[in-house]
Amino acid sequence: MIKNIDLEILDRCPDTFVLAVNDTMNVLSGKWKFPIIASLLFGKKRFKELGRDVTKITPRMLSKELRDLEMNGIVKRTVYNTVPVTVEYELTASGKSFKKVMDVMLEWGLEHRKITLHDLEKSPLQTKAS
Amino acid sequence: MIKNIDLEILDRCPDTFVLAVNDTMNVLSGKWKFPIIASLLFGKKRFKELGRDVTKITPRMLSKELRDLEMNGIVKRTVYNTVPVTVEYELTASGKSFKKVMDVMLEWGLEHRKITLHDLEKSPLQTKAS
DNA sequence: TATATCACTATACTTTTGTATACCGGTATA
DNA sequence: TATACCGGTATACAAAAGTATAGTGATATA
Repeated sequence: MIKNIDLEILDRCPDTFVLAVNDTMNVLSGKWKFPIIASLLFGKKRFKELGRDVTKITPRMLSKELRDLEMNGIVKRTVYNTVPVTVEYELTASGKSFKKVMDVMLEWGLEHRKITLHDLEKSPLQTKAS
Repeated sequence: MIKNIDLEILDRCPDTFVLAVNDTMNVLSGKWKFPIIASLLFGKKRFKELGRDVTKITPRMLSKELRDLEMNGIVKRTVYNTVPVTVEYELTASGKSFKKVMDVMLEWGLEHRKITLHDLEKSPLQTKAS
């Protein structure tokens, strides 16, 4: 139960909290990190495999997002000494544990859709134009 | 344990899941929505109050983000018939329940910092330049 | 009379994020 | 010989997100 100490600590060291939340936001930021992590939850993948799995992503973005995730300690990149090289991406322990964040996001989203669409009974929620 | 039904359902209706997660992402997208919601968790606020609470935000962004949050059913806007007008913003039920998402984000972030900084024992995690 | 507050909006701009397209050297397959 | 795969990078551009600054009309305070 972190809940109970929340406010108590928040008064004393909000900086720690802000940094922690920023870390989480960095993992979620942008259009592609969520689907990439989701794909890697099914196991280690190679670059092109990810590219096929995460539909519509360009190699440029995939490369960049993987670099970000690696820098943030979410993904581990391993290069094998084959010819040509084999590169494998997999989630770190932290990356795997991020699933619990994704789970509540999904859970809340489903709940929210049910409640809100029923409540407002009108146009769909705001979405990005495709 | 959502875990067990996850994959089963994922195979059948992934669209629902994608939409739900998108909703959650919309609530988190951008620089300001998290702090705005966090502020509103302490109770209803007026426009300028929020502006003071959420440091460094410009009225333009505050206005825009509040409109987004309202459209997404997170915030309720009430105009009172005073002169000059009084406008109050408060979280909807969905908005309040969003706290559980924020809680795991915080929790995961703290955990991740502990593990990762200890693990890598090097430069800090990637952060935006100020 | 001058200044401040309320809840914003308008305009112009910069920065960040994402896309499109082509390309690299080396290897395996047809 | 031609093509495709591997794991990306280079360049140029478009779109989205965010900032800076000023201003609105009415009312209350000094």
